[in-house]
Amino acid sequence: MSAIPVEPARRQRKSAEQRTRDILAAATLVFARNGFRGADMQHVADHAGVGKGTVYRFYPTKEELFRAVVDDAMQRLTAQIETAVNGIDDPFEYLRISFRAYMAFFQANPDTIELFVHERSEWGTECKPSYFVYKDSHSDEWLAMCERMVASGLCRITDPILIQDLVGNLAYGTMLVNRISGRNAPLLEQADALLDGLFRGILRT
Amino acid sequence: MSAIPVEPARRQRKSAEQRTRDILAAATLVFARNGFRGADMQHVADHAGVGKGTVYRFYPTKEELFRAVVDDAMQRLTAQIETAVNGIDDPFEYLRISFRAYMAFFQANPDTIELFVHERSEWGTECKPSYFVYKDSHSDEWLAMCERMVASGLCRITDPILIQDLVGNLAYGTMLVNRISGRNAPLLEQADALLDGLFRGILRT
Amino acid sequence: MSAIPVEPARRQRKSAEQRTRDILAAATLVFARNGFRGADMQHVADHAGVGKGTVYRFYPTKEELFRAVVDDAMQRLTAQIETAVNGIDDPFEYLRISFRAYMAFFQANPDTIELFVHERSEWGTECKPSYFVYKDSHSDEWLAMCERMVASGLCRITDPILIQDLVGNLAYGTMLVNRISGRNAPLLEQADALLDGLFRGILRT
Amino acid sequence: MSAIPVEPARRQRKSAEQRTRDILAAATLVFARNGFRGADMQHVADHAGVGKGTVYRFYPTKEELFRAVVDDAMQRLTAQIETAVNGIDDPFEYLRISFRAYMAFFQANPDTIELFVHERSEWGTECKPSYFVYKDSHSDEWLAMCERMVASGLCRITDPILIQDLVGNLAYGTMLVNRISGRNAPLLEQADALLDGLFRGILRT
DNA sequence: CATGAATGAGTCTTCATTCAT
DNA sequence: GATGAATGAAGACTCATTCAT
Repeated sequence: MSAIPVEPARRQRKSAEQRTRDILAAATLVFARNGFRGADMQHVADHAGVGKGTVYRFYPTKEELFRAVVDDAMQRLTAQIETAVNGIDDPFEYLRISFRAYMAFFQANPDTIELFVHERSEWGTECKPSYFVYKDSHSDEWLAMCERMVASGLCRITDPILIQDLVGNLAYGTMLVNRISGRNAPLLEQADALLDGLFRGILRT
Repeated sequence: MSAIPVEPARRQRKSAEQRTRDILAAATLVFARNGFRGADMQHVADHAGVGKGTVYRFYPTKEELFRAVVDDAMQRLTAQIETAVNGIDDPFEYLRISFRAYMAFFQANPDTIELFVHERSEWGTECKPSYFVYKDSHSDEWLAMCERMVASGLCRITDPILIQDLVGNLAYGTMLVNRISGRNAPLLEQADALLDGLFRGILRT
Repeated sequence: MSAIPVEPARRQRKSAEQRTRDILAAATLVFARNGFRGADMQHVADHAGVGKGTVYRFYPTKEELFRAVVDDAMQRLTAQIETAVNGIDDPFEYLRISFRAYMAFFQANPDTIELFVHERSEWGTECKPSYFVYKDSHSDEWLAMCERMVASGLCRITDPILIQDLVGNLAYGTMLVNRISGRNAPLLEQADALLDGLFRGILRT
Repeated sequence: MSAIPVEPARRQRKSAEQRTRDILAAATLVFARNGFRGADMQHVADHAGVGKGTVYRFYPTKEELFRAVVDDAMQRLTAQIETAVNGIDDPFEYLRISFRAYMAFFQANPDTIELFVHERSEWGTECKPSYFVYKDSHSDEWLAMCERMVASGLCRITDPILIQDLVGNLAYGTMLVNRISGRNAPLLEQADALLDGLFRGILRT
């Protein structure tokens, strides 16, 4: 019944890229689960399989680590959507595919949603959450797409901003409701139905 | 030659209800601003104009105080919506009025939105946030309303659940986007336009 | 052989003055022994017989506590010298008594010397050590005393500043050498001999 | 199409003596500025232009490095004084020249003073500071010099130990006061005046 | 040998909660 | 009951030292 001395996990030397990936992945997990305040840097280090000092060598404060985690998530979201819509010209098709890619991303990366919530919770109105920073930075191209939809003459709604808001708010609301309400509905099918519902309207004309 | 004793903020004699209200109001403010973890019980006591011990007599832990704050907000939201729709029979009208009352509440009580975010941030998937507990508890009556809309024969969409989701997600998304993105648009007018857009659809038939 | 549960030292409530005294005394001890960096706030709390939080309630940072400790020592030094010279008019007598009181203080409070060393060690040239701040603030009255000595016509040295420097540097050097070199000579007797030596000169005329 | 490899600060090939000198010089600077605790071994390595591991090959611990730095300074002080008094026989002249060399050294090497302060601050009464170790080791020859002064019959003071103390304490005090009080007076001229003052006494006989 | 990436023990500070008055 | 002084557990961050390359 004597304690087995834990072999102190011989010191590893890995590439900076690998370390970055390990730490970012660990931090994403820990921050998503526990929030910014609730996360313990020691847990991040443990999950990443490194010492605490190593985490601090890459990200000098907890806050910078958190920001890096959120940025990383935003970049993956952006990349996934851009890959999906690559080469699509028709604005309606563009919108539908984006909407699906958006939902698919959050379906596959629910941690990201948690991060957004934590970010907002921690910094409140002091700084605009990354999600909205990104959204605003892409606002022009989205609006252009909406304008092309209106110009096609196929829309009953002629205010492109209203279209943008409808789609944007519905997407955001759907993504959150699905995650937070705990209903693990198949987001993709739902996405199509919701977007379709939005486009064709609830009321018979 | 006796010194005039400084009046030591004479121990207040207030009713328990008044104390409860004071503490709840103070806590709402402090929790909304700083989140659950970030809130300092001392600040709550200071804002409420009572000693810290008194706060603990009414709410034995920080967590219970937070829950009470959120419950209180949910009750006010519920009451406001119920008052608004009182006596309305037509389901379309009912929906429109609810939607407006919902937006009006959050417009007037943005702190409530912050509380919802903080609640989710702190407890994650461990417990369903109050907003969704309430929503689920009212799901039946909302669904019934959607069914009546479908039954009216006026809807293109015949799945009442889809209607419920569309409206619910759009409402939730709009409420959050308006608050978080920092656009302080007149929520009420926007509410009408959005709901109208949803009902009549984006596309010309 | 079962462990005796340590009675957790029932919570005390003392006057703020008493607490201040306890904490200051404990901090003087711990800082003198271990220096600023080397001192552990937990030790200070332990020595003062209070919780760590209590120390922080009185002195919000380690640095402020250290400054308070040094200030306290300077005030005691100042008070002791002023008491000793109270009512003395003759400048030579004034000087001799001050010199003795100065030595007596450091003899009785060697911790103070350590504090001075630590203060200088920690803050280097960033801020003038308290000892010299005090010294400068009293420079005028000391100089006046030296001028009166010169004016008496009894001095070979006619530059009052030189007299001031001689006495000041000798006092400072003697105080430190006695402490640091570890010679625990009877400082008082030595003080008289040294001052006498300085006044009457080493060389026969 | 091959990239030009960045020359990675080619591993230096220097003699051990050169490395020692570099490291010692760097450490003197860093320790003087920041104290023992405050000094960062990384900074020492950076200033010396070597890797941290190399510093540790020459001096296996921070403490040993510090001791080496102080020893080095003491040796330079000793050497400078000995060079200055070389060949001087007259004890009064010997004393005057030593006093000047002493002051000149600290004038030119104020870092040394800081090191003494830091050494005392860090080790307190645990070990006698190098300055006093040196002083004690030379005590005999200094005392002999004082005895020769007494024997010359020119001194009013007949206790050679008292003379030794007077000069020693005044020298030490003057050196420190000049450095610490921040007065950057020309130490050399002051040295002459002070020593002269000490020898001829303040009082007219 | 030289390097610097990796480690983790050590400390200041905060704040929820308790309890003497 | 009401108060706020007292407590101590918890956690971010630093840096001397080690050791894989």
